[in-house]
Amino acid sequence: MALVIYPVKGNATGKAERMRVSREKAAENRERIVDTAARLFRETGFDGVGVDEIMNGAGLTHGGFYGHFGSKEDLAVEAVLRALQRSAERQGRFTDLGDLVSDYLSERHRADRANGCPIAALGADIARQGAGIRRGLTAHLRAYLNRVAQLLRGGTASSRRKRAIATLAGMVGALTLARAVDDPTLSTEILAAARDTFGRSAVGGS
Amino acid sequence: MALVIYPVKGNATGKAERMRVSREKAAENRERIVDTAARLFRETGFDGVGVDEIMNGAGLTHGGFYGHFGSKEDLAVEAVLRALQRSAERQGRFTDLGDLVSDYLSERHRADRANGCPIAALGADIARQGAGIRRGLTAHLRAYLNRVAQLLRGGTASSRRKRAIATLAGMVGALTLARAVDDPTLSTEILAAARDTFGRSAVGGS
DNA sequence: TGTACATCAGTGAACGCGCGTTCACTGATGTAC
DNA sequence: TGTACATCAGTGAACGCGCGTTCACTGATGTAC
Repeated sequence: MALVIYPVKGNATGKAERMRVSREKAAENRERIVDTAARLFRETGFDGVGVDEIMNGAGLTHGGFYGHFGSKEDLAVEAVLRALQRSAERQGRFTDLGDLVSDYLSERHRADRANGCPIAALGADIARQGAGIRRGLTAHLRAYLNRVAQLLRGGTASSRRKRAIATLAGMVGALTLARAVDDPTLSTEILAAARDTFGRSAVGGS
Repeated sequence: MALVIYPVKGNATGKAERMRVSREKAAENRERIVDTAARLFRETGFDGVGVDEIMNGAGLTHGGFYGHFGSKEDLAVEAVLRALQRSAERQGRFTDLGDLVSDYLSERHRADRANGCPIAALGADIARQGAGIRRGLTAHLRAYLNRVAQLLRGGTASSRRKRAIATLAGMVGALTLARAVDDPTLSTEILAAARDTFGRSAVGGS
């Protein structure tokens, strides 16, 4: 319904009105479903959005869902992996730790849960999810830690790794707190303090 | 049913079997419902547990729920506030920042979501909840920040506040990551690195 | 290249279960005398 | 202190809605010739 501007031709029995798109289109539709789910899940959580809403968001109707996925849970796995990948792509563009941290702890990111870091958006939920999601997240996190360790300066490799962990934890925690808090002033203060602390290579500089 | 060891006397129509406890007992029951909900919500999320399960966990049946609370949402507010309070009580016992951080980032805490920090257990969910929960969390967080700032040594008051924010963010983030990750070794490494980094007053020491 | 038929992506109705919520009922507690 | 009655905490059945999933059907796409 969402994409149809003029009433499509119906029939007397109210049966299906538009169907059998090309394989190419079908593949595009599948991608769109995953992208839509990746956004909606981050926005309202796994239980906060239904198959119907996801399909509508992708410009389709709910009935076609099981032609693409075995279950909502299966889609959730793909959607989180997709979100992690997009998140990694964005962060991969930065060559300076301060820039990366500033972007992560920006007010834009705080406001845009739907397109932001899935760990901060779904964090506690992910820990309760099935093996597929957690495995993917673990792999992503390892890569992420390596990347942050690369951007850190000074100290031994083991010190850089430790600081990379602390930095990442600080980023995820600060964004979570900034979003949970009621008061915009406090929220902004949290972001600023964390940017300042974790944006330098100085964290836990031992 | 849970608390009845021997079959209680029933009647031919299968109607209610045990009822009208004293007011004192009723007040105790209400407390028990809140405590049970506080545990179960942290364990499986707001949507992961039903009114029925909560009431059974408190040794009652679901029908009596609405004599105590207006809705499941109302209970959620009370349960989170209760969890925040218990969490604050536990942390209030520490007079040394390192001890507080070590306790928060312990493997015990990682395993025991049900009785642990509600921010780490429900973090992202809380940001999506109603005003009541978020207001309570904000007040709790302010108090918590003051407490951590007190335990920090050195620097100006403004520096201590900034470090308190970074420390808290690091704690919440590290626990969230340690729980989300699939690999026990990595999880333990995260906890250890964060303990080491945030357990000293050195974080972002500027 | 054109034609006949098979395939199958998508539709919309329907199913069924879980869960939040309501309700009639019970009988011990609490109260009035 | 004892008795009669009212109150009301808790019970278990039932309601109703939302949502994940299934299914018969459609007709354009894809394929065989």
